[in-house]
Formats: sequence, structure tokens, C-alpha cells
Amino acid sequence: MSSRCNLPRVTSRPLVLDRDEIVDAAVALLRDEGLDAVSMRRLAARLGVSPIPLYSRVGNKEALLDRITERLLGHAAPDPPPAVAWDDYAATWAHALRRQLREIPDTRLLMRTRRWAMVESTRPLYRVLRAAGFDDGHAVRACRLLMWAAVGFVANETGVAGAGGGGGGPVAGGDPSGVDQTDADALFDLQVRYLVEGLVRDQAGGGG
Amino acid sequence: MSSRCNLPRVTSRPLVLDRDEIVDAAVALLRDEGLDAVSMRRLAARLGVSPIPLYSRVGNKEALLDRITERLLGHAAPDPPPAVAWDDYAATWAHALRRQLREIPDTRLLMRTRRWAMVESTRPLYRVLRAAGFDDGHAVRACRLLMWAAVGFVANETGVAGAGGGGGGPVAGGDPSGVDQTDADALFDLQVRYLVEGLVRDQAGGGG
DNA sequence: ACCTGAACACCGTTCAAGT
DNA sequence: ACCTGAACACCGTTCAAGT
Repeated sequence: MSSRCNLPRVTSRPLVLDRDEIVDAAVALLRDEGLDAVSMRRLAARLGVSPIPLYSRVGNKEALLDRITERLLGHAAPDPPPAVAWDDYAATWAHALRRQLREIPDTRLLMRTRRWAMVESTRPLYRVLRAAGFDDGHAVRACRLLMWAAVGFVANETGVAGAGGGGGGPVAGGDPSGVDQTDADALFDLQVRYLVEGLVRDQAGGGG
Repeated sequence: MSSRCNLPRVTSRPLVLDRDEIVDAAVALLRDEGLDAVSMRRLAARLGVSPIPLYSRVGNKEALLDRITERLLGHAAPDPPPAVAWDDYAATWAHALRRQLREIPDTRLLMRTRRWAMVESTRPLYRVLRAAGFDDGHAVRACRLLMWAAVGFVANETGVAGAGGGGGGPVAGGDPSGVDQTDADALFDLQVRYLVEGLVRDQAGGGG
């Protein structure tokens, strides 16, 4: 900005490693070898450095996992449409959110999705609802309802990534009718429809 | 069973430590010091033994966590009522499930709740629905809907147990309206009502 | 048979150096 | 300033002993 020199500076930065590259590598490691393989040491080795730079760039393993989740969710909010019925858009938004959440390769990462992801990806829905006449409180409520439903649904439909087995003793029961892809899709669609229909009725009934 | 000797056997068992006691101690450790403190070594130390007996009794850390979750959920299915309207019972059941899930001290444990917890605690609801005229498919669907909604909701309303901080960089946003207890209760109630109302309408509309 | 000490192969994190 | 080797205090898990 304030530099007037346009000659290429030969800064010889000590490392060609900024935070985004670290998170990139972490996501790659996650995809390649699973969440349990994502350790500070392994990530450092993969980047050809000691663990120290990771700590100075991202702070912490906890922070690293937050950045990974952030990256996987993407800032890509579903999409701001020109003029749709709010209830149609609500359903579309919920399905888009589910699609996005399913990209996360390990359910455990979903658990660090709550607050800030809410704020970020909820915005277009919030705006549509406000434009449709919802007051702030009801719009926030509707966003939470749909957001939490999607997170809960994905958390439950996705298999546990951690190795598996379960070991120990007899696990009882047997849930013979496994939920396949089609079942899950239909069930999510049903859930969203129920919620949106409820919102429609409440809005018609007075609140809004 | 087949032994005819009723004299007290002086078996001198090598250890007074069965699997339930181990899980008891693990739950206590979890409550006292949090999930991150639940390690095989620490648990063994707390029990005054080497880690080996834990491995022979519960098999694995993964298995230990499953047993802990199992214990915390309890087999206590909400309650089988004499004669209620199925929709009232469905709401009651969902609230009871939420109450039970909230007892789990760490959200991460919720993620190992899915399949078998489903089978176990869903049964009374399933029976009531069948008695009310739902066929198997619709009853299972309704159970899943409410179960998943509850899990998702609790996963989101409960704070992350892991230390916190989040470290790293600026986390953007700010979600000014924090969800307090009353908000969460009202929101869950709303969600359950929407879902149950949806089920009611679908049943009336033909399916059942 | 069932326990223990000791070990293996890892962790997250931080130190005193090095350049 | 920013990196590294080395260390600290842990892990999960399993081994060859012990009784």
C-alpha cells in the first residue's frame, strides 16, 4: 500500500507457508486418511516442517479443527434468489444446507458447526423471511429450526467415521431396516415439509 | 445352574472388578473431569489396576465410550402409558428423549447414539403408533423423525465441552441473541409440534 | 487364569537453542 | 524473526514375564 517501490522485493520469506495452505493440507490429510490421522505432527511432516510453525499460524489443534470445518462448510450460502415464495426458498435452503453438511467427512466435525456457521450460512434465509414479513424474532426462530433440523439429520444419517467395530459386548437389537440413500432423502424432505408447513400456518395465523 | 454345592465357594477372584464397575468409574471420571480426561490409563489408575483388565473387560476405548453412552442414555424408555392419544404421546416422548439426551455431559458422545439407541428407546413410541393404526413403515418413519429431531436439537443447544476458546483468528459474526434456556425449550416445543402436526395431517390424509 | 512392569509407537505442546 | 532438535507429559495398546 504505502510502498512506492515496484521492483520485485527479494524478501526471502523464511517459509512459503501461510495459514490457508496449512488448512488446505489439513483438509487433504482429512480426506486421505480420516480425522483420526489429522494430528499436528503428521500435518507438519506432510508439509515438511516442524510442528512449531503450525502453532504460530493456527494456534492450536482445536483451532485447526475449527478452520477445517469452516473451510468445508464454505461461505457459499445456498443462493440469494430474485423473487421466490419464502416457503419454497426455505425448503431449498434446508436441502442445500444438508448437501453442504454432508460434504464434511466426519460427523465429529459437525459438532463444531453450531454458532458461527449459523450466523454465516443462515443469512440469505433470514433476509428472505424478513422480506416476506417475518419480524426479527420469528425469522431467527425459523432459521434455527431449519438449521438445527439439518444438522441433526446429517449427524444421524452419516455413518461414524472412526474405524468402527464397537467391540465390547452384544449391542442388542438390530435395526433390520437400514436407512438407505433414498429413505434418507425422503425422510429429510418430509421433515423439512412438516417444519415449513408449520411455519406457514403460524404466519397465517397471526404472528409473522 | 448345574452346580449342586451350596457351600460358599472361596473362589478368591483375582479382582473385584466387573465390566459394570468399570463403566461406573468411567462415568464418574467423565462427570468429574470431562470427556478429555477419560483415558484408559487414567481410568485404570482410578481403579487401582493396570490398563490390562480394562482391555479384557471392555475391549477397547471405543467400546468403553459406547458403554458410557449406553449407561447415560439408560434403558429407561420414557414410559408406556395406558391409553393416550398417539399425538400427545409422541410429543411427550420427544420431550422425555430430549431430557435424557441432555444428561449426556459431552456433545461428542451424542454422535455414538444413532442406531442402537434408536432401537432401544424408540420402542414404546413405535408400539403406540402401531396401536393407533400406523403401518410399520409409517411408524418407523415417525420414530426416526422425532428421534433425529431431538438428537439434532440437543447436539446444537448444548455447548461444546472441550475447553473452548477456539483460538486462532477472528471468528466473524457474533450471534448477539444467545439462546437461553427458555428460548431453547420453546423452540424445541415448536419443532415437536410442527412435526407431530405434520404426522397428524398425513395420517388423516390417507396413509396411516 | 489373570495380573503387572515395561515397552512400542504415537500424541499435543513448548523449550532452549540455532540462523 | 522464525525456524529446528529435543524434550515433557501424556496417550492407546500389547508384550513377556510373574503369581
